[in-house]
Order: sequence, then C-alpha cells, then structure tokens
Amino acid sequence: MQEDRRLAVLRAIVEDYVATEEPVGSKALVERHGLGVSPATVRNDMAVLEEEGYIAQPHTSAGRVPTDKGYRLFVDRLTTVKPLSVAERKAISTFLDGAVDLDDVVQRSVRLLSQLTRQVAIVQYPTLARSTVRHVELVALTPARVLVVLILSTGRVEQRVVDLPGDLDDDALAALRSQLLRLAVGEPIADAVTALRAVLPDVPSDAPSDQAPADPASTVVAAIVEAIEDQRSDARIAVSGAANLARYGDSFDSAVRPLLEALEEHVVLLKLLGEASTGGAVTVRIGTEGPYAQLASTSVVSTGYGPATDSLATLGIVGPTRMDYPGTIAAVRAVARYVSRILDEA
Amino acid sequence: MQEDRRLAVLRAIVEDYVATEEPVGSKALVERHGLGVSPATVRNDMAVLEEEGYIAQPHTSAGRVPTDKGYRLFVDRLTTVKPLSVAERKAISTFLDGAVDLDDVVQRSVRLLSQLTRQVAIVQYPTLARSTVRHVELVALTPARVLVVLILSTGRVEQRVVDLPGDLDDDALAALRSQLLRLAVGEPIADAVTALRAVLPDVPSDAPSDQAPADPASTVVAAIVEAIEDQRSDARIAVSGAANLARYGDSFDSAVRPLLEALEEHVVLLKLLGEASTGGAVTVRIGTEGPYAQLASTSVVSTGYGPATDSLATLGIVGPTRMDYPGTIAAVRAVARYVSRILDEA
DNA sequence: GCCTGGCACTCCCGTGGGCCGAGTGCCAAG
DNA sequence: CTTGGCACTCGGCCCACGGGAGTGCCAGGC
Repeated sequence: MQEDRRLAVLRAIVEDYVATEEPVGSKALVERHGLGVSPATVRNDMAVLEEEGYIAQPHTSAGRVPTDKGYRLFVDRLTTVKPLSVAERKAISTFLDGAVDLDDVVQRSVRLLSQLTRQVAIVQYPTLARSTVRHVELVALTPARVLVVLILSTGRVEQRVVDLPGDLDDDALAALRSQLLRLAVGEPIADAVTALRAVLPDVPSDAPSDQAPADPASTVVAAIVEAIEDQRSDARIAVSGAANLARYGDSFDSAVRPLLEALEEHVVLLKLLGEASTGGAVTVRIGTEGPYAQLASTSVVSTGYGPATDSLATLGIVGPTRMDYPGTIAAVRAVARYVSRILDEA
Repeated sequence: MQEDRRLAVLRAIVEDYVATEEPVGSKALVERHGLGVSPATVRNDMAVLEEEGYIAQPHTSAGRVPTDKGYRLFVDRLTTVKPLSVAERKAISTFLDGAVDLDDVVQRSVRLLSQLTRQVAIVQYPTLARSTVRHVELVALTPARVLVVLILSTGRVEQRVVDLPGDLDDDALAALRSQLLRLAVGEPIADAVTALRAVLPDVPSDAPSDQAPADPASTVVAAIVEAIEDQRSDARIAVSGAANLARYGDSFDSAVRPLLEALEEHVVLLKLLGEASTGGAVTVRIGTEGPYAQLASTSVVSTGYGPATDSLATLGIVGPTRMDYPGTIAAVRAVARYVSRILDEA
C-alpha cells in the first residue's frame, strides 16, 4: 500500500509541477491533494522516489521536479484518459468539416491541433505509398509544350509542364492520353510506374531527366514517372503554433532556440514523428529518449492517421517535457480519429 | 558642411548600432569611423541630431540609439546600394532554378530569402486576379460524383470533388466539358465567372452552396465558380526563418512574442506586406510607421514581384528595427527580380 | 564661428554581504 | 509505519557601493 501512495505522490508531483512550473514541496503537496498523510510521510516517499530516479531536486533544499523517467511512469501507468469536453469535440468537427480538399484538411488539422494543445503541432501530408492513380490529363499549351496533371486517390494533384523534343498534334496527344489512362488509372502508384516503364522501354530507369529521350511521348511519360517518384519519397509537413513557444518563459536558449531551428528542418521533424508510427496508439517520446540532444527538454506526442486502420501518415505535437500529457494525448488522438474519418469519406 | 558631417554621424551611429546592438558613444564613433574630428565635436552634432529627433538616449549618460525617424532618414538618404556578392547571386540562381512548379518556386524563394537576410521571410503566392483559365477537366469518379480540376495560367491547379444531385453519363459529361472549355479557356478569371454565370442563369449569384441547384450540370458550374471565387480572394503566403527570431536575444517578450503571434495570423502578414506594394521599388516600413502597436520594434522590407512589370504578389521580410537595411533591401530586390524572371519564363 | 581639450556630473551595472524563507533530512515518540 | 519537532542548507531578494562609460558645458585656440 505504501507503493500505491508513492505513485500517488509521483502523480501529484507531476500534476502540480505541470500546473505551476515550480519545484513542488511536501507541504504544498498534502495541502493541494487530499493525501491524508503528513508532510513528513510524503518526504519519506519523495526520498524513495528520488532514490529510484523518478524525481530530482534542482538544488538542495528545493522542491522536487519529475525526471524523464518520472514522466514516463506517469504517462504509462498513472494517466487516466481525460475525455475532451463537448465544446472541444464540437470545435473539432466544425473546424474540420469545412475543408474543401486534402491540403485544406491538413492545414486545418494542424491549426486546430495547435490550438487545442497550445503546443507546436505538426501534421504530415498523407504519403502516396498506398494511393492509386485516379486520372491523368494532358493539356497542350503549345504544340511542343504539354501540361501534365496527375490526380491521385488521396486527392493530391501534381502538375508538370513538359517541354517536348518535337511537336505532338492533338490526335497524338489524345492517343497518348487514352493509353496512359488505360495503363495507369486505378493502379497503385508503384504498379503504375512499372507499367509505364514497361510500355515505353526507352525511358531510362535512372538519370530520368538528364538525357531526355528523343520521342515526345516518352518525354511525357518520363515526366509522369518523375512526378510520381518525386512525390513518393515526398515528406511534406505542415507546422503551426510556433507562437505557443512564447509561453516557455524561462529557458529560452536551452529549449526554444533549438526547437525553432528544428521546426525549420522538416527532415528532423519527420524523423521525430516517424519513430512513433507504430500501430494506432498514441506514442509519447519524452525528453532525452530521442536522438536529439538539443531537444532534451521537449517531448513529442504523435500518432498515425489515415483511412481505415492502417496509417498513411503521422501527426502530433512537440512541446516542453513539462506538459499536460493526458489532455494532449486526448487531443492528438481525437484529431487523428476525426481526420481519418474525413479521409475515409472523401 | 556641418550638415554633411551630421548626416555622416547619423549614418555611423546606425551602422555601429546595427553591428553591436549597443548604444554608441562619441568616442567609439570617431575611433571606428575616420571622421577626422574630436569626440567633443561629435557630441555637439549628436545633441543636434537628438534635438531633431533622429537619435535618442536610452537613459542619461548612455550612448545614442537611432529612432525610427533616424532609420527612416538613413534608409531614404544615406543608404548606398550594397550589391550582392557573387556567391550570393550564384546561390540565388542555383537555389531557384531547380523549382518544378509554382508552389515549389514560392517555397524555395521564401527559404532562400530567409537565409540570405537571416530574418523571417514572407512570400505571397501570386494572386489570381490577372490570371486566365488554361484548362478545365472533369473526371467522373462515380456517376454521381465528379472531380473538377481547374488549371490557371499562373500554374495553379485547383480541384474540387462535387456530389451531384443526379447522375451524369459520360456523353453528358463530355458535352459539359467541351462547353466549359469553349466558354472559359483563355479568359481572365473574372470574365470566365461572368460567362459561366450567364450561360447557366439558375446558378444563384449569392448563397452559392446552401441551396444547391437541382441540375447536375449547374452543380458542376457552381463548384467551378465557387472554386474561382475562393481562390480570387485567396491570400496564401509562405513563411520561413522563424528560427532567426532566436537571435533577438534580449527583448523577447516585447519583440519576439507578438511577432510570433503575427506570423500565425496570415491576415496580418498580408496587410503588412500589402501596404507596401506600390510600383516596383522596395518599400521599407520602420517600427511604429505601421498600424500594429505590438510590432513597434519591427520593420518590414517588401516589394512586389511578378512577370513583366506589374506585380502579381508581394514578398519581403520582417525583422527587428535594428537591421542591416542596405543588405536586406538588396537581397529582397534580387530575389524578387529572380522570381519574376522565372515566372516570366514559365 | 567652429572645433577642441578639460572637467564635473549622472547614472547604469556588476559585485558582495546579509537576511529570509521554503524545504529538507533526521530523530524520537506514538 | 506515521508523525511532529528541529536544526540545517541554500537560492533569491534587497541594498549599498564603486567603477566606468558617456554626457554637457565651458573656456581657449584657429
């Protein structure tokens, strides 16, 4: 039973520290939470917790602060799911239901998430790996210039302007168009690429743009393949809520600066999010658990999202280790679910 | 001639203050710049400059700091254009030449600009006001569901998924498609909207989406009109370089926080940029010259860009009043010119 | 008339000492 | 195992003080 109380003490320390941003002492603890024991008892418990590495003192004769390990235990075992308020649920639906296309969904989501959590939100655009080709359109701008438009099942539209090595009249263009449609529409993009390459073997599989093939049709196909390949490895993300960093108050240099720098480096963000995308659960990476020493005092809360069960992409938030984990986890999960549902419908 | 020296003193004060971020005193001035007079003389000049409102003392017996009015004079009359280095020019061209489409151009530009100036860069996407409709494409997803793709001369592609009130078979779709092409292609978007509305008078001019017309074809047209209207007032912008705010060092609350907040409010940014777009010159708004009291210690350097001479949109940077104006102005101008050229070619 | 060296004055800022209080660890008793 | 008591520690705050950078003014020189 002592064990139980010790955990309750840890939970109380985390909650108070998150709320006040100040080391919490034994007296304040028994006052604010109805622990039913004296401060001295709590002190004994705190000594044990410190021994075990869950809390620490910034300096002698100061209150205690949770360590990364303490937050970890709190998140894993002491967190009761905090359901979102009705107002929050309503905000999510009204905010996201107005979206007109995929980009809009992503942009609204990231904004919403940053407002709900008051943290920096990150949403990865759905990857194209599992999407299929919905339509291919060719538009002649001039006889020797074609606009290629590629429409994918996720709603993404890619366009390229292609300069041809020779002219292509309307009939030839129409023929090429219907051939492309026959080959690619409905296919997963990986298969589409294979099919296109097979039909037009003079498209070099490497060096796609350097040594352009002489044939106009091949040039067009090469452009399509290139556009798909570009997008496949694509890793676009949306970020919102940098203003929330202003609330960090202290520890500007140690926490805000590296984070601001990381936010510009989308590659880094993707890595942060990416490590998390296991299954449908919300993942929490706390402080130094990650590979970036500079982000030692920040945590990442993320989860996958996407239509049906398998996840197309990842979304989440980055914030100070000292954050409201239950509320944040709930918000991240709720937004991910809602976005997934929207993508399912579209 | 005294007048000339006084201006030289002002210039020296601005340059030193920008470089050191510390109030500059008379002695340091004569040492660092070869003014050829004694500190006492400079003090007299500074007294006059202070009288006239160009410089100020943070407190008695401290050095002088330029006022907004001082920066203004510096920018208007004391700035000699600082040509970019060869390396910088080369960086611009290699950085921007790889762009594949319009979005890419904008994103590369904003990134480049933030790196060149080490400030927060803002690039507005080209407005559609002057663009023409290049192509309209309809794709049947199901018999009662059509994907509308709208391609504009600026290279922007808009798509909408439209749920029809009834089915539309392939022939009807093809007919509608060719009708749309005939009506809209090549027209400026304003004219296209008018033409579309005229041909299908049962498209309500207000309440475009609430009371959907019963006719499938009209529904499609309504969607196109709506998409155009949405985009016309569109005000998308790209922002980059928030990490540069970390260099503000001091004055975090007073300067960085409101700016971070403003960066999230794209409407505010547009207003900031928008006020500037007169002619082809680079505009500088210094400190309190703008309408936002919170941004009193920030300046905006912006200019229009676009193909040919008239400007489609605006780009620029936001930074502390204390910035390297000559270098920043040169960078903004150079990027704007380069982007304009690229848009011209496309 | 303007520049210059000298001089007294002002005020910011960094430093060091002392006090206070929150919080702890330990101990002996219940 | 819990509790009240007690001595101890140490960071933060206040304040006084001195150094130094910079100014304004004045009288003399060109």
